[in-house]
Amino acid sequence: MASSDPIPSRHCTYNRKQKSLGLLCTNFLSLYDRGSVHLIGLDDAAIRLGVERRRIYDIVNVLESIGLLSRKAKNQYIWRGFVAIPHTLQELKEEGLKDNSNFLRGSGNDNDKVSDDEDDEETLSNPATGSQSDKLNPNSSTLTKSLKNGKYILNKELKFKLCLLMSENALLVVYLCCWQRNQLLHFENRREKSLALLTQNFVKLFVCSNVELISLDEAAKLLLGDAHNTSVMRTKVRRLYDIANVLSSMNLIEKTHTTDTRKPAFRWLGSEGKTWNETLHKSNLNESRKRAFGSDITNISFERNNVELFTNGDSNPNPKKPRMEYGSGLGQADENNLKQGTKQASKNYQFGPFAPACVPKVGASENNNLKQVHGWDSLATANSPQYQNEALRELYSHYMEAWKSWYSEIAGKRSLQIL
DNA sequence: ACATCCCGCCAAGAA
DNA sequence: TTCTTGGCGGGATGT
Repeated sequence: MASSDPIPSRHCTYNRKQKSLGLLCTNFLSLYDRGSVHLIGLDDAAIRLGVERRRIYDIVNVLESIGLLSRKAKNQYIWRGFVAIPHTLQELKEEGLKDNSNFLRGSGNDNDKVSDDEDDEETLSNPATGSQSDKLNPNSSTLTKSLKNGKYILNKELKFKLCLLMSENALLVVYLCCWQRNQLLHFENRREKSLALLTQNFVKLFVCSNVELISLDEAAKLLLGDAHNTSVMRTKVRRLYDIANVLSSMNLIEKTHTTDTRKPAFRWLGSEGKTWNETLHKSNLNESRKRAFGSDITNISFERNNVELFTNGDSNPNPKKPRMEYGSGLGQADENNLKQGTKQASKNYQFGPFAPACVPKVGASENNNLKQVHGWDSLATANSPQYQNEALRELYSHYMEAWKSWYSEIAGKRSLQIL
């Protein structure tokens, strides 16, 4: 409620749903999903949809990352259409599985090189846990230093990052994160944090496993692996919402809740082998019919702070009309219909993480520095996270196996000091 | 009070 | 340098 708002809202109150990214995306799709459209100008889209260009970027980035669009030139995109999506999903799946397989095998490409020290420095210096973690775990730098000797891993194209965190029950939580080398090289790159990449990683969570339902929490942890840095997490979760809104407007996912805890969750609807694209196509058409279809598709009605009617543009009058209700009538998906064949777990550069293994508090163990693999093993087993989702449990165990084998090799070759 | 996510600032990158 | 792109997070709105 902007009390200083000079223009009273009157009956035309600001409605957030009318401005949502999901609705905007729906409108965008309706506008361009016609046989005749192949080239999309961002300015044109912004004008026709009645939004600022910044919002178009959000949508276009997500749509491009799943293959619906491809960038042609500055300001121009090519409409690939829904038919292109299955192909992209397949590619993402293969990519994800390949990465995962590399990770589990610990083998990289032949052209691997030892990464340069500078890169190592950057990669390993900050466990991305922030000062809070450092405070909680003053010994984290010890481990970081030890890992700096990890050429063994770097030779194999994979890098690992260990983040030591303290969990609320005073157990030491070890997050093992891995990234693909190429991604690590651009760790600070913008692309690394892009909405597009996050989208692809999010999609990979589903297509590379048989996960059908994943909670927002779980997705955030898997994709961002930084649950203890609330500030970073908050920002990233915002992005997850952005992505989810776009994907759900395409019926690729559905926003729902976990059955038991009622936590917000996403259900994957884009099952391969299903004619989801046709369904979605149909659904889009229906949606489109519900509202005025055509050039008056826009979701600008009222400003958020300055509530005012969007009267008309320069040469493109867009009289506002009441919009369809957003997000209404989400159907209940039949979970049984959504089964992916593979059991492979997903792994990717950006989300490295895996579920935490827990270790007893080290407060009193000043001299008890060398841990044995079996110790970690049993502790990890004893403290493994309680995922509701079977697929996630499976994914977790995959990574734990990889972690254990990696650790045992490392520990065998040199005495890796952990705390 | 917490969840959701719009909005626009402003920095990075491209032309 | 100007323009395009898009990361980011404040804070408004929804539940």
